[in-house]
Amino acid sequence: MAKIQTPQAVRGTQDMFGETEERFAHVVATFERVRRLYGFKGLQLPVIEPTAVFSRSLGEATDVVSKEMYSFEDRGGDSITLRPEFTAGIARAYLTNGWQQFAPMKLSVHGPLFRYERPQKGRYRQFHQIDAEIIGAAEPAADVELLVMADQLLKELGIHEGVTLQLNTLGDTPSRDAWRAALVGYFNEHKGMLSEDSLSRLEKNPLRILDSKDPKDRPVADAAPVIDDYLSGEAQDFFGAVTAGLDAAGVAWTRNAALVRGLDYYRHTAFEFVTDRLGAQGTVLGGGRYDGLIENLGGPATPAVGWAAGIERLAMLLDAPTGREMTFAVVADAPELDEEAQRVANKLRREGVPVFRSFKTNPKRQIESARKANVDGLLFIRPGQQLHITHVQGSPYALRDLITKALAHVPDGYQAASGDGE
RNA sequence: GCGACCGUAGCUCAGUUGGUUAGAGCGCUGGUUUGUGGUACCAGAGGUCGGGGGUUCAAGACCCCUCGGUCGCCCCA
Repeated sequence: MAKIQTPQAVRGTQDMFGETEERFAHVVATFERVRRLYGFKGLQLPVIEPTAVFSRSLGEATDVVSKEMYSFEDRGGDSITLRPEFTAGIARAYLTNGWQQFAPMKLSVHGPLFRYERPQKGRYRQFHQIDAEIIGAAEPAADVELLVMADQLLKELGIHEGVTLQLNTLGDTPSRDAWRAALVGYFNEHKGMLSEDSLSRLEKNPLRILDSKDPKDRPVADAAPVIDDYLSGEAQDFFGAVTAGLDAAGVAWTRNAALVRGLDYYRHTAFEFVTDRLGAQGTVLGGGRYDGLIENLGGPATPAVGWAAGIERLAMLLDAPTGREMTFAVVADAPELDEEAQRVANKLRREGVPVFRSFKTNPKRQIESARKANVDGLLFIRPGQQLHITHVQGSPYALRDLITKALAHVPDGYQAASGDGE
């Protein structure tokens, strides 16, 4: 018989367990709590969408669409894509379900996204995001609310230290187009001073040259035309209202005139919460206004704003591993007491008390596995319906509370013997 | 798509300038021992050294390819 080759996990995917999983779950739980505080409704969406959902909204020329999507033909011959981001799918759902009737709508989602990229720190092929969107609100107050919520989320996660909000405006469509034309003209005049990467960006996404990391590009990029000179009156007013709202809410921000977003659909507000603690991945949460997107999907002109944050990135920034629930094990002090111990354990669990039980029958082995399971205390079942409590680790005070609560639920007839372990 | 470093038992790693039957700790299994209980000790299982090809009398160690991992570029959350 040939040896069976164990299949490997797909590149760029993760099997999360232990502390990694706890951190991940903590981020999601915190997001779920905070988004409710702001009245954002939950949403569950398909992981697969027609390819057109993304190619039309993100822009054919973007890296995401042109070379990073997991697209395939299904058995019926339709082109299907594993979602590389949330916004486009949300916009599609908004249109196909006729949610215009609920506008303005505040929505939140979280789940896996897929992008075929080279894995590295904070970047995976299957990664996860939390996402919040407001669809159908053209007012700057919507942008402000999203940013205030993001700010509170980061604070509640305890990672706002060292994370700064960078803010910019891309202007309305006429402003953006005029600025873009000026940039292209300017960069073409200085082609000779640009890096190779930036020359190709000039063709595909000239705005990107502005935040190039290549030192060669910096002098040219730093002297490039600035959006402020091309902003219409309305665009200026809009941006002013957003910054005023943030100031009123006490959210710290800094202007970064070179901040542009990677996807084509953004207008007006663009923002990123950035950190230097994630290696090459500086952005922890990013988003902006995308008033043109829904039209690109064949819908009516609909204003919208939103942001997304990488759960893995947030999880890596959490400092202390999240606390765990205190627990103890019920141990049979002799093999023949095992059934008795099981009865007590089951009673406690039905009353909502978390209890560890070993699968072994040997008392010594039971203690060993209980310690391995990281319990805080041991509750021994002894002949004559006697109970004995031993403290293993953690706060003895908290353990006493836990045991007291547990004893209130123990089957009738049991007596606790004195003894506090060590 | 490009670049750098890395890939030895379940885990963390040793393995001298290529040379006899590939090692340790932890973990796992079994046993002995132990103060009402995180002990110590003994034994055992477990590796075709990521995979394939090549150089050599001889390769885990050298070369090539390939697959993974890590980090960076690009891009992005």
